[in-house]
Order: sequence, then C-alpha cells, then structure tokens
Amino acid sequence: MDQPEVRELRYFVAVADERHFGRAAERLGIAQPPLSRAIRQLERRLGVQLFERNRRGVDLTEAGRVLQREAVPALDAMAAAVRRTQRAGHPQRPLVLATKAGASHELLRALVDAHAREPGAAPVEVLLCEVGEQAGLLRTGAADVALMHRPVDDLAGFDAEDLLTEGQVAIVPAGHPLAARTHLTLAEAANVPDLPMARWPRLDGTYPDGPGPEVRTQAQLAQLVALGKTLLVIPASSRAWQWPEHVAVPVLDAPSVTTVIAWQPNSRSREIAALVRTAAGLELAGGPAAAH
Amino acid sequence: MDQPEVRELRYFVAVADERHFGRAAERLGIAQPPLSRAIRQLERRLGVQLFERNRRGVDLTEAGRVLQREAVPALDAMAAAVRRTQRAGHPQRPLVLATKAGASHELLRALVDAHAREPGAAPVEVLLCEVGEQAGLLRTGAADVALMHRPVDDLAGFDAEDLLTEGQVAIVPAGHPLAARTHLTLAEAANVPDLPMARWPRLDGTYPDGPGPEVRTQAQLAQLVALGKTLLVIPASSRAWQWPEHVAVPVLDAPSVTTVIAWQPNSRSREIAALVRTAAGLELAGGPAAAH
DNA sequence: GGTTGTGATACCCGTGGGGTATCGGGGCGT
DNA sequence: ACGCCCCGATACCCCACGGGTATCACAACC
Repeated sequence: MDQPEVRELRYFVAVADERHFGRAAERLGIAQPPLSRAIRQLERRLGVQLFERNRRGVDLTEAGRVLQREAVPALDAMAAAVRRTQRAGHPQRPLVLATKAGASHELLRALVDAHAREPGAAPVEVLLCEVGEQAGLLRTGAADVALMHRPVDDLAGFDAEDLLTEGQVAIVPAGHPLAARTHLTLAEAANVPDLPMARWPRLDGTYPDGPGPEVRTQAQLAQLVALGKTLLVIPASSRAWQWPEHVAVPVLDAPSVTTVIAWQPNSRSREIAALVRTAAGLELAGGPAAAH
Repeated sequence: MDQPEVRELRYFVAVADERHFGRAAERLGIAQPPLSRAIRQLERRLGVQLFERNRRGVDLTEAGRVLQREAVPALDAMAAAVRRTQRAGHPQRPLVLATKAGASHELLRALVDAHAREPGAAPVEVLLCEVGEQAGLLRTGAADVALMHRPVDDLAGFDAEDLLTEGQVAIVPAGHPLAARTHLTLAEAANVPDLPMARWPRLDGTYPDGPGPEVRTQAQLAQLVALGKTLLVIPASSRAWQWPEHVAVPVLDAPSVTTVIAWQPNSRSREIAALVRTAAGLELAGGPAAAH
C-alpha cells in the first residue's frame, strides 16, 4: 500500500472528468490499455475501488468522488512546488502578476511604475486572464501574485493586502433609457427585461439557466453590451475598458469592491514581499486609508 | 520538462533534511547511487540545480531551499488525498479525532458521548498526540478533525468552530511558595528563578537557549513539575492530568484560550459535518455563548 | 443475430529504477 | 607532506513496469 505517483493521479483525474477510458486516454496522449491498467493499479495500491465499470462508460464510486475532489488540489500543490522552484533557480526570473484583463488598469499601471522605480526590484511580467483564472494560476504557481477583488473573487487560502476600495457602476448600452440616468440602484440594474444579466460558465463548463446570453470572456461581454444585449455591474475602475457605445452609471447601493493583491501564504519570497510592500504603499484615491 | 514524480520529491526532501546522500539513502531504505541518480534526474527535469555538492556533504541552493519549503506541503496534499480516499472507500471507517493527550478531557468526553448518542453517527477514533502534532495529522489526512487551542496552536489553513473559552492556570510544584497563592499574574509566573519555563524543540528538533529543562512530551513536563524543576501555564481544563504533587493557581491576566474543533476546509464530508455540529451544540460552562 | 462500442486481457519492447563494485577528489590527521 | 578517509559520482547489470498493438468479452441496440 505505497504512495501513488503523480502520473497515476493525473490519469485518474482524466478518467473521472471524462467518465470514459477511451476519451481520457486520448486526452492524455496514451493508448487505452495502459490507462486501464494504470487505474487498476491505482485501485490496488489504495485498496479501494474508484470506478464502477458500466457497459456505457464508467461511474465514480463514493471513494472515487472523494479522490476527484482531493486530487486536483494535491496535483496543484505539486505543480506549484515545481514552478516556484524553477522560477527560483533561474536568474532574472520575472515575478508573474496575474490580473483580470482590463480591470484595475490605473492601479496596475501605478503599481508597475512604482515597482520599476524601486532599486533592485525584480522585473514583473503581467499575465492578463479572464474572470476567475487568477486563483488557479496562484495555486499552481503559474503566477506569484494576483490582483483580485473582494468579495467578488474567492480569496480562501490566500494571503492578501487591501489596495483600493471603490463603488460599482453599471455599464449599459448608449442609447438605452438607463444610460440617461445619473445613478441606479442594484434592484433597478438587476431587473431590466431587455438587458438580462449575462451567464458565466460554472467550473465544469456548463451554464446555469436564465434569460441572459452565455459568455466566457470579457471581450464577448463588452461586445454584447455594445450591441445592446445585456448590462453588467462592475467596480468603477474597470471603466478602463469601456467602449464608445458604453455608458457607466453609478450604482449607489452596490456593495463596495476592494481590489487586493493576493499571494500564496507559503510563498513569500523577498521579491514578492517587496512587490506587495510597494503595492500597499501606493497613494490611491479610495485606498484603504480613505475608507477608514 | 515534465512533472516530477512523488518518489523524486520524497528523495529530495530526505537529502535536503539530512544534507548527506548516504544518510538520506539509509533513511529511505535504498542504496546511495540510485539516490544520487534520482536527484540528478530531478535537477535535469526541473532544469534547476538544487544542491551544491561540497566535499563534506551537500548544501541547498537558493532554488533548493524553495523546493524544500514547497515540497512538504505538496507531499502532504498527496498523502491527504490518499488517506481520505481510503477512508471513504472502506465501510465503517471511523472518523479520527486528534487531540493533545490530557488536554480538554472533559470536553472530549462530552463530545464523544454526545456524538455516540446521535443516531447513525460514524464511530470516532480518538488519536492522542503530543504538542503541535495535530496540524500535521490534519494536513496529511491521518486525522479528520482535531481539537486545538487558539491562540496557542497555529490554525492557519484550517476551518474551525469555537467550543470553549477559558482562562489559564499555572501548574506549580506542591510545597513551592507560589503554591500557596490564590492567584498569580503572568509576569510573576514567567520570572521565577528556581522554576524556569521548560523549552520545547523547534521544528528541526533543536532547542532554543535558556535556563529551563528540555522537554519533548507532556509526560516529561508533568514529571518535571512534580520534581520541582519547572512550572507551566496552561488552559484551566488541562488540569485533568494534574499530579498529586501539582497545584493549580489561576493566572488572572493570561490571555484566554479557546478550544476549537478544526478540520481541512476541503474535506467536509457528511460525517465530519455531523461531528462538528454535535461539538458546536454542546452545552459547556465557559462556551462561546458565555463569552458574548 | 449481427453490429457497435466499451473496458479488459495478452503479449512484446524499451526505459529506467534498483542493486553492487569502484572511482575521484578534497579534507584532515600524524 | 603524504596518505587515509569520507562522500558523491560513475559504471555496469538486472528486471519491473509503463508504453504500444492486437484481440477478446460483453452488453446494448438496431
């Protein structure tokens, strides 16, 4: 009953996701028989059956569902250890800062500029992601720090420093009656029959039901607003990516959103600490000091 | 540049700990040459040098220190995934509750009794540990839940529910002048020349400097108090393991200690949730309700 | 009842992880 | 200063195991 190897867990996750040995094997770039054998070996090692082999694919057992939930973070931790080590081993390694494309543009510019002025600061590489990608990048070590938003993003498991607190605005199509308003309430913005809120995919890629259009990227969303198909409520600083056909209207009772710089608790290198300190020291309108 | 396997990281950790290939190989139960080769292969896979081979053992490089810090949690996560899966796969699996031997005795008894009265509750196995072991047991999945103390134990990374808040008492040898007091202050207890505070080992097994005796277990400590060599300040409920030669004196200004039940955030099975709910529902003198 | 689609089995090959024996090269003792 | 010693590296061998191809077994479906 010794320890399973990383390869076996990767194989397991593929089969658990696909619920089909053939497709999982294809996704893994190997043939099906070795995959079958590896899974049986994993089950033997653990002393636990993970799959019910039905004639129409496979189902997870109770234990299999537990392993599916546990395996991904474990593999992430392994990947993170590797990525951080590689970054530490290569001189001139840039720090990778992940941020939502388009969000926090002014803050990002200020942070990058201020950090560049620090003597001896490590170079910073900005990684622009779509919504919700930052947490995974931090967990796998693909990014060192991330700009995230509370309470929008899930910050569980990360350390974070507050940078900027601000209100939210509704982005509506120019020409729509709402565009003429000087301000809105949350209830008004949420219930506009001809501008239903867009639907984002869940973690498994499926979409919840609802009247709004399905979107996966901010660019899609921005264009849908310009086309008059939807509206959205976002932090004021995200206005940076406003299109000509967009109008921003403050939403008075929307909860404040705080932009934070987040990092993995156990990966506080000197370089990361310096970057966080620079970020916390920025003089920003609406920063934490203003909120107190 | 593919992913290293668990075995390679285990080997790396052994060498990093021992700083010596021969001893690490012995600890791992393999010969030295395969270990050398495995480390070189790991370095090649990562594209990073991990050790400086000196003629007198080895030193960690900067990257090696990063990997040493990162590898242990990653391996813990792998081990935890395995343990939890195995437990899920075996019927009648008991929940493992880790607690400091001797501490929270009354609470533990009340919890176990109350849980046994719940219909359909899973059996509970109590794992008695020494100081500071619970966190590691939770992280590797060797335990499902643990009774820990805030702010004494490091709860970072765990979810926890408060159970009981109480003051602390000094345990002093019977016959010592302090034993006659009705209460003490923290300053008085901390500066008794003939009863210096005992020293606990650091994570690496070495001891900090100081006048007090070196201890590794509570039994050692209890005996040292009975022998009149030291005193200690602990939560009041730990009086359960008081010896005849011990006298407990309340320390009025010591910070309150809260006993909590803690678990890994991503491992909330139905059984764990039921146990936590039972614990939170206990009617305890000094419980969280009394503190509010 | 044939066809289809699924995972399991049989078999072969090469990589690589394990072992033993030995080398090389600094540090240190006399 | 010379030689021993310690420790990691190298050389070499063996076989376990991961990967491949071909094929089987079996249920579902037309």
